[in-house]
Amino acid sequence: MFSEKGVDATAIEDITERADVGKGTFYRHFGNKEAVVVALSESAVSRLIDSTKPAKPPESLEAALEHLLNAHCAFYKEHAEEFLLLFQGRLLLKLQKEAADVDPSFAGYLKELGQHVAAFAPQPVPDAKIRRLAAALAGYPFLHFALVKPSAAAEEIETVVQPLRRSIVAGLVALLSR
Amino acid sequence: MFSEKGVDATAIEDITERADVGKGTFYRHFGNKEAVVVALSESAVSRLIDSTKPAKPPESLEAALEHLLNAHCAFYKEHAEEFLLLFQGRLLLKLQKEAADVDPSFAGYLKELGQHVAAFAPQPVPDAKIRRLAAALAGYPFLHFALVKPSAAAEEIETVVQPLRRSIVAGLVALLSR
DNA sequence: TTCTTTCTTGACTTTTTGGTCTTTTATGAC
DNA sequence: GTCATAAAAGACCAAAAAGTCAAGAAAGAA
Repeated sequence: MFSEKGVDATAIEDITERADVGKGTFYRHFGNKEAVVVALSESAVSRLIDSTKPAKPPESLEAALEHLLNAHCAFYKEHAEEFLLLFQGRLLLKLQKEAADVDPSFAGYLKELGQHVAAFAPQPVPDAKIRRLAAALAGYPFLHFALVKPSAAAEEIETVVQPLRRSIVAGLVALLSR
Repeated sequence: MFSEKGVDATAIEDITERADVGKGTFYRHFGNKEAVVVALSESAVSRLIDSTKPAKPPESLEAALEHLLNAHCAFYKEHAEEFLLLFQGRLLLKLQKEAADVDPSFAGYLKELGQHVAAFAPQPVPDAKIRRLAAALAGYPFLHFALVKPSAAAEEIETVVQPLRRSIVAGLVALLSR
């Protein structure tokens, strides 16, 4: 319902009606609507983090970044609504600004991203750069699926998307090693 | 206020208080909150459209697309909050799906985009492709400003962003002339 | 200045929503 | 089968938000 009509526009009664439970039951599980959002976000973030875990450790920063981009794209493909719920609204803007007030579940995600690239960075990567990496990872799937249909043939996808991904990786490498 | 705390979280009284007018005055101008959103969107869309008008007609589809990308990026840079208000939430998702229910002010924007590329297309471009062009234009600024700070030197921006823009243009050309 | 018309105000009513609490129903131990 | 404990339900209350309207202020014409 959150991705259908938005979090704020969804009333608790909407939720309990669709879930076919009484209101009391809802409040037995969640203190308020925000708690539901947090639970959903945590679940989505944890699955997103899981899906970024590489099968074998990457050889280079480029490989690590490419893997991250692909993982986010795959997650978007499978769970577009949840992805949007996460990165929706002002979060993308916040990520680019200095805003330090990202919610806790997201802080864990940023930390995880930091670990993906830490091995290849000469010195610890500052938080601001990790946030911009996150913004790029959030923005990439939109571009990706604007250029190629999810249903397109694998080869066609690669020919169109490879240059795009390469240029983003190159930009991120420049950002992270600057 | 909408971009500060979100549309739904903003009460009419919040608006009238900050505008320092009575509630009755508000309802003399707008039927409800949604009408304000529509008015703001229309204003933003019309300015965005204006800013996409090229000084001289482009020579090629590539040039036209590059111009559009740059214009959207510039608009985002100047009016990030409004840009986000427009493309926020589920619109990006809608653009990629078959969803035909975009609001009227946005329909005008899509039509305008169609005219930018019409001259270079062999046959009329289907709406679905225009929508994907719009999704790419909406997504691009996020990538752009993730890779380079708005305050960065012009040369640095170009070296990082040019490959990115090129690959997007190439992808869009493939999409539109397929 | 005075009268008419239009605009503005904010107290008031209504509607919606969040959150509570008692009653009822299910579960499981003995 | 009975009792104790936990869970579910939804009527209920309270707060907040939307929306109305009669009284007063401002503007303009004569």
